[in-house]
Amino acid sequence: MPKRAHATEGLEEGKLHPAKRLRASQASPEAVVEANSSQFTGTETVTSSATAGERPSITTVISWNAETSAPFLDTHPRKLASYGITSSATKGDKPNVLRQLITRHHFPDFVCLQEVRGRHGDTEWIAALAAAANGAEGPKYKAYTSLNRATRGARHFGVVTFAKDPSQVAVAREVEWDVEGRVMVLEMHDGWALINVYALNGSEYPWVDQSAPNKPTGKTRNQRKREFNKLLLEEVKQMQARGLRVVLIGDFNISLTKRDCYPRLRTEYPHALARKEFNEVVIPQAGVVDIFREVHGDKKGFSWFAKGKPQGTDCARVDYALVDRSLVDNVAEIAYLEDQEERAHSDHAPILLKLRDMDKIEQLD
DNA sequence: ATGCCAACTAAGAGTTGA
Repeated sequence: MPKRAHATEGLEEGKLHPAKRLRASQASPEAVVEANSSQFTGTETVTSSATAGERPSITTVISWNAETSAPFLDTHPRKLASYGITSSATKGDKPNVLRQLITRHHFPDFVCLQEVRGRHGDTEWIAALAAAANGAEGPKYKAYTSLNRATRGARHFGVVTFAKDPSQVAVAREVEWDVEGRVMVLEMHDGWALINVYALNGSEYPWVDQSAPNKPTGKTRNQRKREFNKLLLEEVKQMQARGLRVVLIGDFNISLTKRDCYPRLRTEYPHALARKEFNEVVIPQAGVVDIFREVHGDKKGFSWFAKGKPQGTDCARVDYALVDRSLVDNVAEIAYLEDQEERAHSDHAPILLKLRDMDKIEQLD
């Protein structure tokens, strides 16, 4: 049975609506201004190829494995009422680090979070999460959540994609093959799709299918991890067959090559096999590119930093953007926001991705 | 290089996370 995301009312599935296409340059004037400023990123901005007098429209995406959303919301009902769900710039005397991230980066068009750790039925919690991106000033984001369907146990996994301009979104949906809250798909009127992913962290513990929690699957989480990646590949192929260009972003829990790890790549069999399949099957068959490597070559870049250790002594690049080959020339910037301030409480650094002219991509259909 | 740990849920132990 199809599972609908939370904020998808009024959206039709399956078909895009080119007639309703919206120019991103009209929708996001802040993003266009931001294209000329790398003040907060500390990275070089790729020079625009636009001709003089023509300013490229820029779509900015930030992806962050927040590890937990607790620091920017409060799930206790009394606390929710006390600060009011519409005003979450601060939670009590604690700063809202999500709001700070979004503000510091001039209100990106999309914000993808992973490991937000809520359950599908947590109505008040979901309202608090949706409110956490919005303050008194700035745009009001719409939140599209995919959350664990489990009714028992700890709150784990969960992704949310915040959209500054929901009118760009033709379809917001989860996927048929996941009930853990690991994938949020936004299909845009402009012919591309933003896929927010929190892939499995492998282990030899059994994998429990939360759609039938009492029935043993006979699979380990390492096995399900590889199965998840194959299912994601099939999902991508189906979307491409419908004419969509894909941008996958999030935490894939796989380091792709030796240079993506310090001090060393995990070479134990389950990790090595998952990596091999991802590199040799998933990425090539999906026709996507690890855009950080494409743009920056061998440059160091890490997205995960071991807790309790000095930064840089134990780290890996497991979060990345996998961009459709046909969109490589649309990429204006890709960077990891590795500073402690950017990571806040999380052991993961946010990813900053800027795409130009996404309102002008060639329609395949 | 994780799981001896820490955090979480939900009422005791089980699950998760580079």
